[in-house]
Amino acid sequence: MKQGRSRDIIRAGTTVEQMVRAISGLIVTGSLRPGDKLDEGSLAGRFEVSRTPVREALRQLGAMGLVKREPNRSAVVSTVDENHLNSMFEAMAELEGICARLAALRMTVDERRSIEAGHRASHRLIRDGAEDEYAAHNTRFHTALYLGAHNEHIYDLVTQTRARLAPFRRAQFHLPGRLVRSFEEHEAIVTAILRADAATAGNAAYAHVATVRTAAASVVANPQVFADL
Amino acid sequence: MKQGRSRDIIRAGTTVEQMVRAISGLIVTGSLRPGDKLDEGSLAGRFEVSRTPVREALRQLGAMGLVKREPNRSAVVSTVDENHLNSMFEAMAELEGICARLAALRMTVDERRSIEAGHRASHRLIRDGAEDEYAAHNTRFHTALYLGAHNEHIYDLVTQTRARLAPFRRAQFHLPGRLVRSFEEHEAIVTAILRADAATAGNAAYAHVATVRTAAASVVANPQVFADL
DNA sequence: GCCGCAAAAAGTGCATGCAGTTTTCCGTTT
DNA sequence: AAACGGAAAACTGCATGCACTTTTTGCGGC
Repeated sequence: MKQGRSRDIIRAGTTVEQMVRAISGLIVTGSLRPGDKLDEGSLAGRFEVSRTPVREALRQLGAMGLVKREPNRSAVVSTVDENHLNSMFEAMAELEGICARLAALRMTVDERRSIEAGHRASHRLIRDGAEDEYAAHNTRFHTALYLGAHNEHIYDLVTQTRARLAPFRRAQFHLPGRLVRSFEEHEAIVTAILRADAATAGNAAYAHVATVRTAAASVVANPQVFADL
Repeated sequence: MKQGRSRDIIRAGTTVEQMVRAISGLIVTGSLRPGDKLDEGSLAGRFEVSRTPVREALRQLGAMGLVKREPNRSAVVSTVDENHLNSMFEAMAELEGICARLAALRMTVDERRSIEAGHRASHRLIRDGAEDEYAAHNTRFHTALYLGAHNEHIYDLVTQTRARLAPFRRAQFHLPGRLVRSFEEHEAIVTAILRADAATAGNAAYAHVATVRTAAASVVANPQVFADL
């Protein structure tokens, strides 16, 4: 394989996989913004591969919903209108609620210990106002929640939804009071889970997303609000 | 486009789209069964196209979860172990519950009228024991439910889940009493929706899937039980 | 007979080329 | 100056070819 020179960076898997990672990386980090055109030739040149793996990557990203493809025209980073954005938030809230509910019932002792420890540790980040670190913690927290539901398929669905919201949730936590609020909401979820109180955990998680969603609604035009998923 | 001869059948869209439809058709209808290898060359020959569009189609089907791909080896129709199957059923139940709940709140007058009319009409199919026709009705019924939730993203998720279950729900409704049971459960859902009773509708839809799931559990080894989704 | 193992066969991964389509650019007309 | 039209440029869609990997095959050793 790899006839010409190789762009070893990100070394792992096939060229197509690298392209999928690379391109979705550009999208998720915001280097490419919704609506931007994805020209196969340019991408191929940029990563020093032929158009073939780029095409396959775009096809896959299309199936995942990150980009939109139409016959004979360039792929485009998916845009979402307000309606669709709302529908994704609503779906996210439902899914998070389900995960929290199931997690409250199914998490192992280790998992409970782990999510609690992580949550406690994040308190320090709040006080220090370490936004970036808190964002990283936040990602881990929610991932733990999704895994805690012990349902492979739901994990896939929620992860996928999360990925599609990713382009829209850059640069947050900068809103005043956001961190503290987030921590408190996490607290409610964790407490309920530790108590194995499924209903409360589910409602708290639903409300957690709903909070963000409400905030988002007030910033409709410039949808850059929601990191806290 | 299309340099050589053309396989016009299914005429529509690009060659890749045709391949996606064709291959997923083979999977959903059972011509290809879970675990079967999908050889690019053979498929290309069979449909008289080059390997390129076949590869892209397989890539897309992989992203959709219908087939599994690993580097340097043939794509394979996705198998699901018992765990994963259960997780998909559980997810389906949750999603159907959500859809029914939202549909009870959001369906337009026309939508309510339409789903009720369809349901009423299906009564005749029960009496006649028209299994195939009832299966078709059943698909429409559930689709109407999903659309009635008026949430684009949830529609995507549930449709996708449904597609992944498709290979496993061939040839059902043949179980004795299945049709009647299904009809009764639909009835409960419809009634609640017409009353705009969200909680009841949600529970009924959840239970509807749970019923099928239970039936499935008793047939673990040969997972050919669940048409009623 | 069966295990190992090397060579052949089959199959995937990617690059390249060309046909067809869309987009861009520019001169012409109104 | 804006609107139109058409040719050139840019780009997508697919076929084909070759390198590399996996699978199969066939044969000698045990």
